[in-house]
Amino acid sequence: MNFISRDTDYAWRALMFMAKNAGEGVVTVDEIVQEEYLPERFLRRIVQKLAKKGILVSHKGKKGGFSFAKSPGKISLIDIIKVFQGNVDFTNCLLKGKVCPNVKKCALRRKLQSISKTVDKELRGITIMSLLKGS
Amino acid sequence: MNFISRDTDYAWRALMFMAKNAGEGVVTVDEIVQEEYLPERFLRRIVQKLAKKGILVSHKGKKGGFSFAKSPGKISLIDIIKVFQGNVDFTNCLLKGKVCPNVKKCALRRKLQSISKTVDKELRGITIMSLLKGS
DNA sequence: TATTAATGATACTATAATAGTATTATTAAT
DNA sequence: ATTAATAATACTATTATAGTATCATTAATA
Repeated sequence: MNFISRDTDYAWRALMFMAKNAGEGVVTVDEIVQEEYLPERFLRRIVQKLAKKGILVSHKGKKGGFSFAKSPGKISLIDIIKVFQGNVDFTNCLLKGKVCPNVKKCALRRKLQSISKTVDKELRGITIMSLLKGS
Repeated sequence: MNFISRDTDYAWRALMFMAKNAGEGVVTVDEIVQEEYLPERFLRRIVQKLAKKGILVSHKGKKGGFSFAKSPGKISLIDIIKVFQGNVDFTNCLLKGKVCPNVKKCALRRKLQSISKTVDKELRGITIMSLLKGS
């Protein structure tokens, strides 16, 4: 079972590349693609989504590209996971897509809830900046 | 994003039902279906898999059904997740299905590895028995 | 102002995973 | 022999994932 999806993975690689190579400057998708061996059209859509979600800023036209909308120290893995995979919530009740009559007192749910909180906290602590320094 | 899949969820409900209502005895799929509102054919396949993996024992023929292969105190959520979703490993490298050249020194990987260990440990502690008592 | 080098938007396709159904065979108690 | 259970296998429908293709828009600059 995977935890982070391919989209999240690709996005993270792109962000790490940007932080490492351009800092506050503008980077084109082609530059990322060349270094990171990611599929161009696909990565394009990914960074577009990051821009829409306020993590990157897009600059159209010649000399355009993408730059950070907020500092790499403030972008954590949880932000990226939220963009591509939704909330980290391990407690979804899966009974035929409906909520089971037992939700309120479901012991499993409570356990999973506590685990998701722990994971959430851990993910929050992983920022682009911290990984850049730590590697 | 979900963490446990529908299969795992259904399996867990079935096991809880069995522990609650039959203990060491034999339970038929129909009995579980009636109480838990799960799709019959589907649940059938699920408990069959549990039997193959050594969590339940199947008894064919009249008066047949399924019983526990090991005590409900020794069946933990991690066992069931492993049956239906594979290992809890948050560290899969997703670069085009290949391993990226950076695996060894990948800082993200190390972080995710530590998170999976934590989760793994938590899941190990959740047993059928403990939830039965705790609810 | 025409050219060029970038992103933006949208629609499409292929593959795999998930969820569920249907059918027929086998087994063991009575 | 009958009956009430599981076993095995194959099928289908839906959704998610992964990736591709095309054309529009924008802004620098020669």
